[in-house]
Amino acid sequence: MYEVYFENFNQKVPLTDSEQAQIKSFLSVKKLRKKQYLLQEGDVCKSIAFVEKGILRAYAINETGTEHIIQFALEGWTVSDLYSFLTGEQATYNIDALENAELVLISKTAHEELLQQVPKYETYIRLQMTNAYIALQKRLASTVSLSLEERYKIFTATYPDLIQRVPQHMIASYMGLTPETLSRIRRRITENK
Amino acid sequence: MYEVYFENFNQKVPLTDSEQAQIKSFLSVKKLRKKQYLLQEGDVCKSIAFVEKGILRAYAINETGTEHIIQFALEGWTVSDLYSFLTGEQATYNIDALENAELVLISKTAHEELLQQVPKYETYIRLQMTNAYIALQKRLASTVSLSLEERYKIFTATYPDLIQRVPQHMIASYMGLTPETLSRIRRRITENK
DNA sequence: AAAAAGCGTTGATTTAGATCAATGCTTTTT
DNA sequence: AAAAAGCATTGATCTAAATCAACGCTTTTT
Repeated sequence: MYEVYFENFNQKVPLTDSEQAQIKSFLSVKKLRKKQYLLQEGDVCKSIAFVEKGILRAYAINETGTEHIIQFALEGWTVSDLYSFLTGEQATYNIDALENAELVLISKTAHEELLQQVPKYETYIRLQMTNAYIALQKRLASTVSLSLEERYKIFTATYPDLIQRVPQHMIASYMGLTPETLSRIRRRITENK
Repeated sequence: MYEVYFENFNQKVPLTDSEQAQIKSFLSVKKLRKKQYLLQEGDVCKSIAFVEKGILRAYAINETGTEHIIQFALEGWTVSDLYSFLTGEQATYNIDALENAELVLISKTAHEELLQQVPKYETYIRLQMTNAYIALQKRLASTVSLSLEERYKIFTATYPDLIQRVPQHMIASYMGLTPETLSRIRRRITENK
């Protein structure tokens, strides 16, 4: 149940068996069926979810009722409304499952206890946050300075799994485009080569 | 010279005098004149800069030669090409001073030593990365789901200092707009109230 | 097994923002 | 003190992407 989580953890910060057992005692697991919510806008985000299996997505809904996908999370990734999790404010987005999923959950109290008690947990979180920040920064930089063709090419190269497993109109939403526009971009790409 | 840095640090993680002295021994200061570079595309980013005074900006230049501002950093903020800093790869953007600036620099070795030797430094970095990630996520969410009017209003409310101290066409660049468009948005806002 | 919903594509039209161009004003350079 | 560069604004035009609409195809629901 915790295989992917600890594989990921050990890769970033190697753990002894006893440390691993200690950390495990703070975690719980959850299964989510396709289309089920992990979090709904307005709720307080009670835990960070690590994806063992499946795909989740975080999305916001604007005034006009349009969904905008903020983030995908597949195996080995983490998802939450971090701001809500840390502050206790209401979440501003929704998180649900695009495939049946298995999650490792870290509750707020577990997170805080682990930070206190297990120095390597803090290191793990630091590295995770750093990577997440860098990834987001790259995404932002590509949004602002590349053509749509380029952005889509980079996206497919970076996340080939998502292209396989997520419907195209959700990729469009993630990129801030309409499905029609993405369809046309794909055509332009295939035609020019 | 280190007042703002330690004020910021203590606010996140309170330090004893001796811890503070220990940390200080790893830091250095640097003054930068307006328009001087801290980092140029292609260089390796050798240090993280904490802004004591002044404003810096990070920006990328695309194929067609257009500048795109990725980030501003004013007093209390930190700036670097983090990816380059951590991996030793060439930087993909430029950082320069918009006003004469005073910086606290943390070199790569200093950073690594501090992470090893001073647990509170790791906590500080963890919190800093977390905040940076959340801020970036909010920025991205607002890009994707709000109107330009809304985004500009939020920007002015969030960073009133920047509006005062940074030319408008740079704000436009940061928002991914042309100066003309931002000018028209501002007019629309003032007319409708 | 039939009906409904979801998905990707294509075409026609509209529109928001970019681009091109010019002007007045302020700041910097010489 | 004069010249040049930088800046914000406005107007006219162009264009890339959104919107509106329709169609076949597949998957899900009933």
